[in-house]
Amino acid sequence: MSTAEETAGGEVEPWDQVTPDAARRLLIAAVEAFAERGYHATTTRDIAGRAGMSPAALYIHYKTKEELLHRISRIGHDKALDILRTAARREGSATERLADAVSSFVRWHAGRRTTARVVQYELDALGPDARAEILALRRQVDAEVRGIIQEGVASGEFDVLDVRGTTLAVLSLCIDVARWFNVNGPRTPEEVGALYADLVLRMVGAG
Amino acid sequence: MSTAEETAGGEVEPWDQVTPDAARRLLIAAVEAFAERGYHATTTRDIAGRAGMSPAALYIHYKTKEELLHRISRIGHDKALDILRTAARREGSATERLADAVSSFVRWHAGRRTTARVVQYELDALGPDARAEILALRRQVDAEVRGIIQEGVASGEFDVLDVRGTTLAVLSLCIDVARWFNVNGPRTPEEVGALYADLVLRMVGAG
DNA sequence: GAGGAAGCTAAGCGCCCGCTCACCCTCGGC
DNA sequence: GCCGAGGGTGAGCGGGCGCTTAGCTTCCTC
Repeated sequence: MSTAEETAGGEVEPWDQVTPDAARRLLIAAVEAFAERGYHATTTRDIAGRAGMSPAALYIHYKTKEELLHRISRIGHDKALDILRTAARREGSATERLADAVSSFVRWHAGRRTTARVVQYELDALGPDARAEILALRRQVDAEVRGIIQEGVASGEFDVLDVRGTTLAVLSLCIDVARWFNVNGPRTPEEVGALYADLVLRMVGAG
Repeated sequence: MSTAEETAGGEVEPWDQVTPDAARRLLIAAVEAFAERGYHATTTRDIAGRAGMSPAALYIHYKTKEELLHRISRIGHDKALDILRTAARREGSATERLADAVSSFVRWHAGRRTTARVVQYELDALGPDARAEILALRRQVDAEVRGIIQEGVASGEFDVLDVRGTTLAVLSLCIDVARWFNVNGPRTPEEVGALYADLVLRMVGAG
């Protein structure tokens, strides 16, 4: 529920806010396991094992396996929203802010691929209440990007017919990076971020 | 293994090629279940139940649950490749062919969303051999789109710096439609296809 | 109308799942 | 030096999983 952000940058591991130490280790183990195999294919024994603990230890810190996913999803969405808000609210033209938003959002999806994969693709495994909470955050994510595009259209920087549809496409493009990005592949997160920022500016008819 | 295509159009339900009738009903039931809940969260009892049969009936037609996914994935990828090939090999400029490829590929991902979702997002659940077979098809899909973009660059229609990266982004954009498209949402598959064709032409600097 | 393949079911096997419980350390406070 | 709280374990429960098996029906063939 806390949205506190200690530093202005974005390079803090978001798991640092989780205490005690054992709970954090379990959470990180769960992120890795969920990202590799998917939520349903991951066993609580696997998560506990990765954290160097017995299966029962998990239930001291979390009520259920689903609570782990919920916590991960919440922290990840908070971080994603924070990245976009930072880009949207800096000074500069809509063009600059959209490029910044896309490149930093993409860098996060590529560089923190394991986390992003869980956050973006395991939503369906959450129960109704948790899913509703996360979906509200996603609407804020959408609004943030739509805001920049709308301002660019208003200022005449952008040429966009369907603002909602284009927003959807831009976010979709960024999010899908978590599906295909390969850490051992030929591109760095920075390179993909720069490429995507250029592609998105073309999509909105900037420059 | 057969790649025969009876009609020139693209409106045949691809499951029609599956016989006998009971095997097809099971396959369709599996597609629906996998799309709704994911492969690992789907039980063989659920699949059989949707097809109106007992759990054991599944194993008369398929050796394992994984074989069902393999068959679905194979048929789906054959269909996707067929759609792109048809667009790539028609007559017309690179601009026309790319727009055609994107709009028909997107229409399929939106209109046959259940199938596309399984095909695109449950790949990890396949064993090594089946996955390798499907990945080979995906490389062909990539090559088909890359070919059109390359021809557009050669003819001077397109202005693209990174052909491979742009190809990846175009395909990623289309594929992700299967994740977010909502049948009860405000857009028809045709509308999304048209919007996306326009966005992709902008991405490659056409027109 | 006997024989046999094909298609299906009821019952259930063996396994592993999420999760619990009884118990055991470790360590700060008095 | 005893106590209680917090963090941990080994063993295991109840249940649902993927899959198998024995046996039944249907229907085609001659």
